[in-house]
Amino acid sequence: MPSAGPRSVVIELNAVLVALIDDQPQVLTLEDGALLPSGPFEGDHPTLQTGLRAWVERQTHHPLGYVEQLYTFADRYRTDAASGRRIVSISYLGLTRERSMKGEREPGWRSWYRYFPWEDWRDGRPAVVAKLILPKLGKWIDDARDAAARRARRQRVEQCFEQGAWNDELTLQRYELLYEAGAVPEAGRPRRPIADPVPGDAMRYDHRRILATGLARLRAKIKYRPVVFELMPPDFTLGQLQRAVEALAGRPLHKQNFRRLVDQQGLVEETGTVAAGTGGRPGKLYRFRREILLERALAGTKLPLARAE
Amino acid sequence: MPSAGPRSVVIELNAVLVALIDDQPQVLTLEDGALLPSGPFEGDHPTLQTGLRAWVERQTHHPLGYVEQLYTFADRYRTDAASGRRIVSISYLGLTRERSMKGEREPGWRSWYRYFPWEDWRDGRPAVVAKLILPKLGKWIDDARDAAARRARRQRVEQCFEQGAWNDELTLQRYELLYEAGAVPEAGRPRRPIADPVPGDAMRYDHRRILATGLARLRAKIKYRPVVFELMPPDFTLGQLQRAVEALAGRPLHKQNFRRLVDQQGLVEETGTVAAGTGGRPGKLYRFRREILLERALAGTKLPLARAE
DNA sequence: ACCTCTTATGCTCTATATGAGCATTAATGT
DNA sequence: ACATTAATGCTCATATAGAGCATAAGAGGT
Repeated sequence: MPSAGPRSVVIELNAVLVALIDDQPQVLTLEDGALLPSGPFEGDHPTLQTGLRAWVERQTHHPLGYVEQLYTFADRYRTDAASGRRIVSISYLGLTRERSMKGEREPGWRSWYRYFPWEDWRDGRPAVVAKLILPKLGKWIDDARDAAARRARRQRVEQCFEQGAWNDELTLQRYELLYEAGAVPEAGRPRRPIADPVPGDAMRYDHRRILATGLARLRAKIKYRPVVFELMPPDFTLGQLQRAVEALAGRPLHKQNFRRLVDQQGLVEETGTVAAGTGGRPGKLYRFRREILLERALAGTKLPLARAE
Repeated sequence: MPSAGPRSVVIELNAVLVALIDDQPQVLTLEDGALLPSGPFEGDHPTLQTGLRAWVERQTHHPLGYVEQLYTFADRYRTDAASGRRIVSISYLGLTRERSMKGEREPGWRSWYRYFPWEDWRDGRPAVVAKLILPKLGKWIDDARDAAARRARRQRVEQCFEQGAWNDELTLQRYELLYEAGAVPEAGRPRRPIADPVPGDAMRYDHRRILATGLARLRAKIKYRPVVFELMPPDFTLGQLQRAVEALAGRPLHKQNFRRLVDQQGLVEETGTVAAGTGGRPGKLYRFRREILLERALAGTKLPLARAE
């Protein structure tokens, strides 16, 4: 296909490992939060998935509930500093059950909202949006070269951040928008340094972008596949479950409707016991009905189908 | 992350290029249909996408409307015959506009239903399902080692092929099921040869699997993003559009509802002219409203949201 | 000119899903 | 007991999806 001869390339793996700890979506990091766990491609496993799974379980001593390939990044600016060889990075999303040793924080786990403060709308629109992000993007809009570009930029900003129709799945688009507007730094990319970045922790290389990819993927996924349960303890109340979904989606849900949904889908079954005192009426405990993973395949359709004959 | 040292790896690119020709979804192949277009990783383009795009446009002399990364395959059995080096293959899905030089068939374009005859339900359930596939899978179910395994297999077969609830997006799952059941051959994988495979052309290496991945992705995609238009000529009738979607989804659609959907979404606008005589009342011509690509971002949500405040 | 065929279009109806809100009930812990 | 905090049970309005009936408008043959 392309004509150039093969050239030396380094393959690395990156993992976005997610767990829920105290109603916060946490992601495993290294180097004081600056890196995602990553390492060279391992040739000894039959598949990348099993290699990744083995590695993670060795590190965290917890089984990986769910693994999914995210994306393969191979842009030119991704080159190894030492050898100058191009880096191709294959990234994965992994879900693991929380452990919550109550206080004994696992080192390395960070709330992903530290990296993306503007993504947490659980208590309404975060202040940072109106106070810092929108002004900055407003300026970026004005800086467009002509009226048409200005219009396009405005439309993009509105889509990404508008109050009325906040779309939680646009995490990556928002990050990319902020990046283009020069509002977040990203090492290793051909950009001048940023004077006053929008709040939120940065990461080295493009790891923050990979994280945004994982976040977006997970937010989309929970809406049509029961993956939340991979993050839950075996038994849980519907309240806990709701808070888990809210933590991931970054927005509040309607309690009654949430229950109705879970119920109708037959996702859970009662264990027969109730939760310990969490202050208030204790909820019934439920467990995930693993059978439904078999029963119902993927969902899906938005097409006006004709009769099945 | 993994411990083994870096090892020599070959990276290759694979492309699933789709076009619609005469109401058939066609895919570009090489070697008499046995291979997907592929080649070594090219280091000279800033991103993989641009590299791929340039290559395709050079080959087909047609612009690539839409490109999306599919998946990165890196299983152990994928090794280069000559060097023994492991092959990592990054695959892409690309959509290009049909050209339909009326008769002068472009070489290399094949209907994807040649590879997956059981996926075309436009005229009801294909005979091959009841006649060959289900019996074969029935035998596979019976061959399970114990009752539990038998039950699991049965459930899987039902999900994949059941008449009532045919899910067109499960293309890849179906292919994998047939593969596991020993009903389709796949070179390069650790499997004994198949005696009497189910009808459908095979491909070399795992290219047929990559194709199935592309098909599944595209079928899922058309339901929430207006990508069909990348396959259509500039002007088209709603009838043509419907046939295009049907070709991709592999199932018949309800005509009136299809129109209602297209209309409500504001996807198209009339050109003011009508189609030439195709036998029957000529339909109005429409064109895709490119603006909506900007207007509406991705769709999406299945969560019981609380008020937006 | 007339008749038959093939599409294109307009509308209606029903079941279900989704977003919201009101009203109760049941433990906790002080 | 009583205020508090959750958990539950229901009802309503609107939007959407799956189906089907009826009509309109050219094409093509007789």
